[in-house]
Amino acid sequence: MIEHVQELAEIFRLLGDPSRLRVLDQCRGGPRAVGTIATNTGLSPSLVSHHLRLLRAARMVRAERKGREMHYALADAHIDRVLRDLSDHLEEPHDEDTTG
Amino acid sequence: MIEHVQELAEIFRLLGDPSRLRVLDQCRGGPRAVGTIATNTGLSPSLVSHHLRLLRAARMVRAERKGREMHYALADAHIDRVLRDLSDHLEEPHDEDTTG
DNA sequence: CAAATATATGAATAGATATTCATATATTTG
DNA sequence: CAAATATATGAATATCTATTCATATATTTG
Repeated sequence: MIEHVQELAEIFRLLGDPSRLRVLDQCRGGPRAVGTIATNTGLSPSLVSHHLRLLRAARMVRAERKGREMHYALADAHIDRVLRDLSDHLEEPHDEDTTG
Repeated sequence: MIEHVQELAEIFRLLGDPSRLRVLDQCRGGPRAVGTIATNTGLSPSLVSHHLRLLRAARMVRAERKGREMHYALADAHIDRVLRDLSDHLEEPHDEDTTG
């Protein structure tokens, strides 16, 4: 893994913003238009577009034009799996910290 | 997933820094002392400690004292799985972007 | 207790980044 | 082509964050 730290961190950094994470989440159920994502998330179209640009540059989403709309979807299944793994993590019971 | 966006993003944000990711990577093979991690990563003990503090606050690592050393290890297997999923992602062949 | 070693913490700061606003670039339709 | 709709882009900025340096807090040992 050490070999990929830079790229890995880059991807995680992109996942690390709540707004952008919501945008990405919207791309999970198949291609969605920018405007639709904006509406569903309550973010401005401009901001959604900015975020999608970054996600796309990192190959985390794919874009395809449909008429005058741009539709974005997850690039592959790995991201989806990552999201689910961490959701599990959050639901897991955790001990109190007794070491401090 | 939407329910956990805030917490999810928080975890991803912590994974999104190369130095911190290296620190976390060091915690994968069982408990390791701060000084060891500093040596192995080339980061200052102070910086390693700062990063571990954040990782610990997010319950991503656990600490236990061993003599005068503090040993840190991954808190659970989910993080490890996340790291591996994304490593796969990076190794996957990708098409050229034909939509732009 | 004092000295030495290992971590932790706090303040300061240089650099990054999310968001907004204004504007530009497609695409469709008349 | 002009108007309307959907995205994209660039600049500006307020906020955040990684890193460093100085200092404090354990823990062991003499």
